[in-house]
Amino acid sequence: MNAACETCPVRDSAACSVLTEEERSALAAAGRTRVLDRGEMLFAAGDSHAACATLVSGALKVCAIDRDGTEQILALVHPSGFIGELFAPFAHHDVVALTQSTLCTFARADIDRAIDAYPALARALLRRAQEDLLSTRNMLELTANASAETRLAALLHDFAAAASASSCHLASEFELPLNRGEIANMLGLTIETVSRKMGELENLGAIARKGKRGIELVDPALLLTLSGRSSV
Amino acid sequence: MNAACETCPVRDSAACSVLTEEERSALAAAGRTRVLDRGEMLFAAGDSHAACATLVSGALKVCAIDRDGTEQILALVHPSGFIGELFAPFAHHDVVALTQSTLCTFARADIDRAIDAYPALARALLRRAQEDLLSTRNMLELTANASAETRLAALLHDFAAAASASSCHLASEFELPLNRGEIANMLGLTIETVSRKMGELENLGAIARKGKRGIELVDPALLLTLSGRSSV
DNA sequence: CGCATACTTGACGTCATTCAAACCGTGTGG
DNA sequence: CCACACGGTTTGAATGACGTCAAGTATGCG
Repeated sequence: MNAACETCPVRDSAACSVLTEEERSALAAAGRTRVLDRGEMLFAAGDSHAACATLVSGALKVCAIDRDGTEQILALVHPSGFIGELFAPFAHHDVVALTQSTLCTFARADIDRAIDAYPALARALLRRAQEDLLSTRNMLELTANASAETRLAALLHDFAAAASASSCHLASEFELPLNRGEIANMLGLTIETVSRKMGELENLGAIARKGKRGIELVDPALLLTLSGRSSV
Repeated sequence: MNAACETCPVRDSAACSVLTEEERSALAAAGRTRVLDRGEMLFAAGDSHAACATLVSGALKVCAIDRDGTEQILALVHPSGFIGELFAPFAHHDVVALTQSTLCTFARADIDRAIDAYPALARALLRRAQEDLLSTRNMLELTANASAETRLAALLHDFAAAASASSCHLASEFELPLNRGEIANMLGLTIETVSRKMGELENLGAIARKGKRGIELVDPALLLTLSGRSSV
């Protein structure tokens, strides 16, 4: 079914890129392509038949809903990212599309079989899981101590890095994948505070706002300083 | 060398428990037992030859040091937990013993080989990585929005769960594995705030303090309510 | 044009931090 | 045996950062 593999934009970077051509075809036969519009849900917390998926294009958010009904964004998923809890009996979090997204989805049983059949896949997924763990810990480090300004600077810095093709350089201009409410939500702040701090970062000369979503990096070094991170 | 496997307290719960007897022996031959005293470091952020390890007894903390020299605890490791970044060129965080701890350590190259040789091990490590990811996300959810009281209640609740043998029940009395400074550090609070909220939780009748480190759960249901979590 | 949605800006209140001092258990030396 | 110092902890008062509430400004869509 997925002759799509041949033209897949993430065929060289997704987890399945470690497979041989035949292995990949076999796996592709079990998967199916799915398109989600902004706001559509891949699966919800509590789903027991939650699928697994590789994100081909677009962006997803992973979020928790606490008792009082407020949502908390825990992570973003970018193209070539893998999503899915392989061992939990049910999903712990919601996964929702931030923009129109295309995914390559698999039933969990199929991924399970593939892990056993292709050791390289298990290794690739392990690597991804450890990278996810690392980025979640970075977020944790940020939200635990840092001021609102530092958190926002770090997030903008990350977005600039994600928006750039090369991993070692920042995009000098990019569109925010999130609206103010979602940014606030990710950083554990309020919309108003994000708005104010955005203004302050602009006054400091670190960034310039281009419309509602556009950001230009005026002084990347200053932004890095404000973000409280020493390295890239 | 590790005839110790036979009497290992975590032989049925650690990652290596999925191996056959022969496989386990082969792996054990590559590992060595190590004992750390409180405060001793397994490896530091930046180490390129960082070992991997299964924690046999005791407790570890994973922490980041930000530019201004303050430490931030990102995770705790309990017995049977696995520690080590298999794919990063160098360690991103410090790993330090909280109490005297015994570990079963391996050179990364050996674990690497074992992953390829024993698919079941790769699967077990993947499972652990996903569980670690989940617990880190829970911490993230907590520190992003919750009040000081909620954070502390949740942490105490987690400790009560960890201190109990059965996973579905809470220990009614336990010793905190951390001092006030470390608790504050984990929760992104100050020592003083932790101390105050600890007093308030006692006044509310949720807990009773037994000396500096001892905690008795007077009203577990109340503690759960205060922790803002609906389920276990 | 009118309404809806997203964002910005201001005034005020609250909660955690900061700074400071007291407290307590433990070990050490006179 | 007591005095003392020291680390960990508790408590108090004042400051400040972020949240809340409320109004005002775009931008887009029917």
